[in-house]
Amino acid sequence: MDTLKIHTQTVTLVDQVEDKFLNYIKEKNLHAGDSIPNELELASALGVARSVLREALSRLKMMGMIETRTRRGMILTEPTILGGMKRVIDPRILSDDSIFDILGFRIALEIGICSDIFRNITPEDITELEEIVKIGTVVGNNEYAPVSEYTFHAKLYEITGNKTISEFQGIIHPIMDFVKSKFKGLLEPINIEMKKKGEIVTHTDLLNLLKKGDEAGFRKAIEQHFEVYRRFLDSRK
Amino acid sequence: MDTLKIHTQTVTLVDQVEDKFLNYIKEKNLHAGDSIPNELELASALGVARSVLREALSRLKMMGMIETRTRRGMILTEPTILGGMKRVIDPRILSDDSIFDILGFRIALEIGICSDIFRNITPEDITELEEIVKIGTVVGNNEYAPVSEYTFHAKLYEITGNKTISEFQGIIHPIMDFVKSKFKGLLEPINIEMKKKGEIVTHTDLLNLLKKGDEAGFRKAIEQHFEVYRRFLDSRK
DNA sequence: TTAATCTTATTTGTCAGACAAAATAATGCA
DNA sequence: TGCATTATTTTGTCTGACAAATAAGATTAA
Repeated sequence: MDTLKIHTQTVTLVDQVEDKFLNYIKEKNLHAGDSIPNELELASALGVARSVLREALSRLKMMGMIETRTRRGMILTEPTILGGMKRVIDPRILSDDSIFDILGFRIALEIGICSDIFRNITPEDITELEEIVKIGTVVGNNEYAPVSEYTFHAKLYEITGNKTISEFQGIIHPIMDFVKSKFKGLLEPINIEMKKKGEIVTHTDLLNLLKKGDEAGFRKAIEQHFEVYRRFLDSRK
Repeated sequence: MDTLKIHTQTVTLVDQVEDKFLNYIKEKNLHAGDSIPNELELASALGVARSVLREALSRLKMMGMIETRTRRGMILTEPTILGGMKRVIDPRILSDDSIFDILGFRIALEIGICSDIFRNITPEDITELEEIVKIGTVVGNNEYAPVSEYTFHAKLYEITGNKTISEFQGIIHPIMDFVKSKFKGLLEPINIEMKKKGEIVTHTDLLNLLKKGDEAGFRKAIEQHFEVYRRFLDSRK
């Protein structure tokens, strides 16, 4: 009956040390800026070799939780929540399913920030968006020049004032480009179809709604702006 | 003039190896399931000691990108996009600012998934939600018993059919609990005030709107459901 | 011939020790 | 006291070793 273990989850010493260390700082109530014992002390306190400890610490360094300087020892730093994500968010690494999930995630988030945008937007933001739209040339069916496409949406995220949301958009962006180019053949017919029916929502349309202060209209427009991806995602199920 | 470097961004060998390895699998177009050379080969190919290579690989193992079994070598696995996040999402590790960002992130996302919910919801989902609401006892001002609170919202995320979104909610949840308990003194007055004015939206209210198929009403209600946190976040700026 | 068992070889996981480089602390000198 | 030099500490990197697990091959039994 002990053949139930599915994944032979061999918990290595490194895994345990990583866990123990995280518990250690939680229990000791240590925060960013606090210094922690040097490697030799930590290793002997945990009863492991320095190499094992270093493998565990290496993980936390990747997450931006630890900063080291020679001789000055190690100090805790505020981890970047999305730091790990940055490494693996790459179309060449992820499966299509994951990519579609991320696409859906991003669309939902951008719809969800509408009320934040209207709560925080300033006249300066509007003029900045006007500049961005002015520069942005439409290069195809519902397709903007890449730079403008990115800056327009990045600006929307920025208006929320939420750094994590902004960072998320930055990390996710390559995925959007990838989907656009890889599935161009599938997206274009949808765009053309929508254009024929006059269903396309441009950045200019969005900006006008922002200027008018029409939150409900803006939200509907944003949803419509992503409608091509919605239909694409639905077609992939 | 070369004192401009702010962060003494000492790029260690481990950092470089991590980068090189990621580029390696991208260029070779390797995917989950593919096997990769053993440690000795990789180390010598990269011109570094095994310990350095292992520190880099350890990071990728944490992200779920690599799985190892003795003698069978290493194989690539589909990374869990949020795997790294899981480690650091802890109120005892993050600063208040980060926590508030995450709170805002979560609220935006839940508002954003409204259309996904209405697109995918089934009668079975409705009955399941009814069960959850039935079990959930209101324990205070706009406060549900923790289990019901969690399962109700988790179910909403699940309905989207987007695994990444669901996983995100699971990871974020401890933050919600933390905010509720740590800032109880600030949240309760807002809740009482809202209750007095009849502005509270309960899970039952949300469920009824779902049953009616009233998407616009549901979205408004969800926003209202989170209004207490909105006001709280605004008060912290 | 086939099945079960034993042996071998390979690969990861862990340990120990060493040295270089960098940066701080301590010391000596003007 | 202020500056230059030296010593010391700590991380970063390398080398080499062995244990444990297990796949593959060899051997034996039915």
